[in-house]
Amino acid sequence: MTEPIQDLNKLEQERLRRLEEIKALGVDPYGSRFDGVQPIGQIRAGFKEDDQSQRARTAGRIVLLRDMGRLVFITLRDWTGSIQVGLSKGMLSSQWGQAKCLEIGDIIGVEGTLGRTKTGELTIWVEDGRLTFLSKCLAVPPEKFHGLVDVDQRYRLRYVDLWINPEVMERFKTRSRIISTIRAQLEAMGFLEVETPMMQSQAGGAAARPFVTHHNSLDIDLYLRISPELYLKRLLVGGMDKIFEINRCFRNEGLSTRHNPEFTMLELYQAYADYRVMMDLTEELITLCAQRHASWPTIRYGDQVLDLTRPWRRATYAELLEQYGCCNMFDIDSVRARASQLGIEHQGMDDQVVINEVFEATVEQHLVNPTFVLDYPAALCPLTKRKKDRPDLAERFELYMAGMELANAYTELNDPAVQEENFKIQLRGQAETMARMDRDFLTALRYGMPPAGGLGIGIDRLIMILTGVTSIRDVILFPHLRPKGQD
RNA sequence: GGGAGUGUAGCUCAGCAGGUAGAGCAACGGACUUUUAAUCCGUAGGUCCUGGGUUCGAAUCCCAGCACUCUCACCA
Repeated sequence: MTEPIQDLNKLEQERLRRLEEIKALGVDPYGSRFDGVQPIGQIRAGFKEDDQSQRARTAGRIVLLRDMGRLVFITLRDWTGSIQVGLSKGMLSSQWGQAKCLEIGDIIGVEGTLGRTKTGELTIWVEDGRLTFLSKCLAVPPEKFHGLVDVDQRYRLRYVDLWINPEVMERFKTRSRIISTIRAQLEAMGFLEVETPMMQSQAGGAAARPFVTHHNSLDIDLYLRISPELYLKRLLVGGMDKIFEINRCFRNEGLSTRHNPEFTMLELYQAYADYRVMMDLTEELITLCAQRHASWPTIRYGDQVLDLTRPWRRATYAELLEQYGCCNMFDIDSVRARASQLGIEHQGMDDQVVINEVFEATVEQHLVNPTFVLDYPAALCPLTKRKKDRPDLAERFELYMAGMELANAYTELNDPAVQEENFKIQLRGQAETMARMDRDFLTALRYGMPPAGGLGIGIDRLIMILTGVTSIRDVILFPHLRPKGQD
């Protein structure tokens, strides 16, 4: 939606007037190819104090401008840093008119000698003919000191947020680097990256409401995936022994500082492994990311301090329920009594669901330092292999950090008969179930799936912790927002 | 969906025992060749979120709505 021209306020009209001035000087305000751009961070790093002959050529956005009559100082910023640019009437004789047209927000290219001013500021002194307009900024930029503060505006105008607030740029660069590290590490370990369907005829592998879409020529509804799990397991059947996928999942649930309707998930599967192998792998992978891209071994997170020193705590579901929930998972009366105390409405709710309600209400918040919670009540885990000696427990762990669920892993269930039975069990008291009958998946299992360990890591949440932000919207470039200004 | 809070100039915010709006930055005009949130002098800029109500009079009080933030619930 383009802004109607008559709605332009005075400030925008001033900028439009400036655009005309630039054009009147015979200069294209929107520039063209500009070769030989040196990243500003690189210019700063490469500067030698005793060498007077250094030059620099770069491009970026004007974020500050100090006009002193016949001398103009500009702070130019690109995605690697900021540098001062000096424009003097004496040096820029033929381009001085252009120099006086510059405004905060404009994108320019400059070239000239590199030196320090008497106050010690590294400065590119632009030479005549070396000032290039690359793009005029017509919209009015935010205030230079406080910047863009309004949270809603920051998300809606993320492109402004990125250049106004350098820490935002830095955070998203860190996000990409963390994902690169994970990818490189998994590949070094022999994993192969694959892509499985985002549109599925059945949404399985997790317990969540899906988004529905429609395929016109087939005239069928399709679901945006809530998890890639059941397809990745089909690949295990096909003989792809170590695979991973880093991509989007979609869940049609409420929004919060920890939930975005589309989020990025790492899922990986390793044939012939189990959940203990996954536990070691998780600890190694996250430790590596923290060492390379965050402060390690301690991370400040909100008002908490997380200690990532290895080995991480490993405790069973039952132990934790006893320690923090003060009830015995194997004595359902004690659990229900606790549920009543906590004000949980548990009549007509299956035992396992009540246990989980109490767990979530009492245990999760205490799991600040990384903690592996293992051996879940089997009925809560229809896709997981049972413990050999304890069929009521499933070989599953979840990793918690900062009271937040970060990873989930199983020894994968590969017995088609048990899987079929599990798909039929519907627990009372659950809004959504993980157990949706999937005939096609059962067929795959009947061909034989190797025993395997499987792991899912919520990438957005991992990045929240590693970059120390408490809202998932701060690690997603364009978080979900209510559409605005549409008629 | 429940609770709490916020909505005033382009941006960041004041103003609220009811008397029809203020600062800083940005903008415009002027001065200034070493500033760096440049400085100095001057000018202009508002549907006080929207709609009702109370009142002689509402940015301010009341009601409803909209948007956003936090929080609880949902997301086992």
